[in-house]
Amino acid sequence: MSEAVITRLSRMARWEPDARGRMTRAALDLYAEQGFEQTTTAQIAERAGVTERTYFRHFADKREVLFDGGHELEAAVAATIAAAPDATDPLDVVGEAVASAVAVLEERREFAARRAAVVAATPRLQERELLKLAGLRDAAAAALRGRGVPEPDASMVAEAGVGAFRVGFEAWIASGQARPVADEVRSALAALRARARG
Amino acid sequence: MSEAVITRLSRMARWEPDARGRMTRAALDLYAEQGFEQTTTAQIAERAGVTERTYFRHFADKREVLFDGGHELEAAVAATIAAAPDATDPLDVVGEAVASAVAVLEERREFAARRAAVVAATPRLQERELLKLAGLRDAAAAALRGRGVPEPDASMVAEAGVGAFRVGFEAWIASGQARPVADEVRSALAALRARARG
DNA sequence: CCCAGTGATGTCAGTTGCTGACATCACTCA
DNA sequence: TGAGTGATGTCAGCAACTGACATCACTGGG
Repeated sequence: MSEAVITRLSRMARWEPDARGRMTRAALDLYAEQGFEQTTTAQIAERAGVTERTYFRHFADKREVLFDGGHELEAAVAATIAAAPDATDPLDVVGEAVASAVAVLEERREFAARRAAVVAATPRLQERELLKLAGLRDAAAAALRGRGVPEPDASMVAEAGVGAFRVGFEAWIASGQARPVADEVRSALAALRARARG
Repeated sequence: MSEAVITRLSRMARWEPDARGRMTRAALDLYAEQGFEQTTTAQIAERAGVTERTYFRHFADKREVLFDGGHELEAAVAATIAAAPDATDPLDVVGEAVASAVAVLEERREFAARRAAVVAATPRLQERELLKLAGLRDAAAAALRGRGVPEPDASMVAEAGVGAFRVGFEAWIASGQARPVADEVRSALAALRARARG
């Protein structure tokens, strides 16, 4: 290979736009094709046209590439909870905040479904997902306390809300996205309400 | 060092009883002393008087050493749920199963508290703990379905029960183990019940 | 009493995830 | 046009794991 070609290729690779997006797509594709454990970060970097070092500058570890933007979700839910009218039932506040947040996944149906399949097949990715959900749960609980809900009520209502998020999302995926996600979430929470009346 | 001494030492190290227990104590001590990330598996093995390879024969990874016996807990909860009298309220079934399971921690108060502190300070250990709780949740949901509870009710009731487990345990630790853990768990679940009545 | 079998351990080499230090490149703006 | 800035590349190195093979302690039958 001539030096000119090498120079040209390296220039393209260096500043091609959307390196993050390329890495995310490369990772999801590779994880789906050959499994998470069988994929190396070097492979992801190569397919995205960057070096391994660049990958680790964008993402903390091999898993984090599938969990970008989790912080925005958390902030959105907390803000929605905080902005709800006073005297609204806390369980409804959390339920609606979660339902509206999960609805944004509807715009990326295909991506969300592929990602969910990979996560479901990989314990180490489930761990990370659970940690993100725990962050969401803590943010929700803090927002509820900010509304005057005491403990342990705030924590338990937050647990229920995030639980509905998870159960509703899984039902949405399992059903081939038949009903809107938000409805699945509301159904899950309604079921708990009914059971809690015992 | 003479060859005789080497032989004697290696004999002691090789078959000294309770290698697992020694490794667990060594790991918890080191994690508490200098932090999880600053501790190497080689240090744990050395303090326990074994090689690193032996450590990895007993525990799948650096974290698993603090999560031994999680499977027994899971099985106990599932069995208790399955054995509950028919027609008992599902939320009560899960709540009591979890309350009785968590009570065994009372026998190891000190260990439980030290372990909880280390986990609370280490995101990577929290991930593993959340994965174990997810396993408990799934086992509880499956046991409920075995009792005829349909979805999404079974999953949501299981979420609530495991949520009460977590919230109750945290309250128990935070309060310096003032009240029995089981009572903390029951209080958490009662709070959710009250809030669900809206 | 000995010896083959079994299971736990030790040794060693190798891969992969991840990090720090430093150089290089494309683009910006004075 | 040249210094500054931010993203990238290069390289060396540590720590978490894993597979293959040797070795040791204990067991049971002969």
